[in-house]
Amino acid sequence: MHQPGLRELKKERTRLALVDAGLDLFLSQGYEATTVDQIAAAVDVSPRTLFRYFPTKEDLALHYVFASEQAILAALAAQPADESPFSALRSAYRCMLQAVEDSTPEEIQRFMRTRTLLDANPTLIGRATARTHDSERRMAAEIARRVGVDPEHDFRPMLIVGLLTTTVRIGFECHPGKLQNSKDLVTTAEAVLDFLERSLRPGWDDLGTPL
Amino acid sequence: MHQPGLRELKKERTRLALVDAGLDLFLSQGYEATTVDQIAAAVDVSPRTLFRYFPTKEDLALHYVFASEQAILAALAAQPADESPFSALRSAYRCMLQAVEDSTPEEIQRFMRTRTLLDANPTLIGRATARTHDSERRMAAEIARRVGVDPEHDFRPMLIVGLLTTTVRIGFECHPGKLQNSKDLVTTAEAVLDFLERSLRPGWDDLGTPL
DNA sequence: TTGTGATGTGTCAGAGACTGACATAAGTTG
DNA sequence: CAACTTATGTCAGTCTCTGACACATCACAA
Repeated sequence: MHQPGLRELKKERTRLALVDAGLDLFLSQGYEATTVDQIAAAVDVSPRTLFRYFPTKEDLALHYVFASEQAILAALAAQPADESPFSALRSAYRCMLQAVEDSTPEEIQRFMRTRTLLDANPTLIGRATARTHDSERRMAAEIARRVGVDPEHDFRPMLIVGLLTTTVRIGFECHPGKLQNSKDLVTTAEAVLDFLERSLRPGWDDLGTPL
Repeated sequence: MHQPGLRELKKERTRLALVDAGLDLFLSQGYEATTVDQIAAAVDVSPRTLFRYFPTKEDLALHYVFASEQAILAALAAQPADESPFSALRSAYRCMLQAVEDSTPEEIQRFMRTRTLLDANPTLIGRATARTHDSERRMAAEIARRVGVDPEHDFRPMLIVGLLTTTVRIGFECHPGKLQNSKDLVTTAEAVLDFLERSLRPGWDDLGTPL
């Protein structure tokens, strides 16, 4: 393996400090109104260094969104091979949300603050979904691998993934009441996913027939 | 009404010239590699003026994407009230595509070149879907109005719209062979939509029961 | 036709997000 | 401690986009 080492510890600390400072400023002054210079100054780091940690201001703001997607991807790969594409994906989502709940209060806090930020900035939601595109492709590739189809010529893996991620996104966006703890988030997401599942024909995601 | 007037004619001409010059440069040098100054210079217009026509470089590139969305929105409003949400949306999409086919060869050309640009720049697809978010909300509002539910507290209109637009997007992105004429585009989009329709339970989009 | 107001355009200065190049500082390894 | 690797700061510069102002162009009515 690879020992953490003082260097990597410091790096991880600054990365977290940058995210925290970013979320602080974004939530208090607004996303557009805060400059990267402000964030860098809050962490006593040069702006150039900030850009070595995060390629763009967006990446800093959406750090936890991307981390969640990585978690889903990992969880998907860990699902038993005999599960159908849709239920494997759904299990992967549940794993990710469970992982959030099981982490430290600080991490949950960061996750929720990111969601609050997204709620206040609809354009950021769009940017997030734009970046999600890449993860979706990877998920579709994994699905395609599982069922043994070619993801380049068969649109169905991509469609299955797209339908699910869209549903989850809408579940996250829509909160009937004001949400503050992570439980509410999971509850509404599950409700929307249930609706989707009820709307689909049993076996719709069985890709046995070659299209 | 409002007579076109010399002024508006000129404006429309510059707007088209800017889009054409933009597509030319984007497709030959790449999207990132072309600067707004180049586009403005190609049309003999100051960069400042370009930004008065299009708020961002992105808006210029995706002009026809946004125009299509406007068309879909208009077509949706024109659908008979007794059609179910999903089939009304699907009809609206068909109307839009039909309108493209019925327009002048130059317009079809621009539409297809925009698609080629999107195929070559996956990040632009993301940006386009990000902007689509607004149209989706409007479509959902229209669906909600038709069936008489509150779009703020009922996620189902948004979900129906989201599922359909996601499907169409994936249909557009995936072309088994190389596509060059607009017919191929419509064909694959229809195929993906057919798959979606077959996967869904009849009456799934009947929002009679109050959630 | 000419004057008057509205509207489009060019120029300029500047903010803000990023990038490459280089020197310096710090951690790592033997 | 020395040599190597890697992180950071500084600087100059590009590109997108904005506000302010002056000037040109078009519309409309007397």
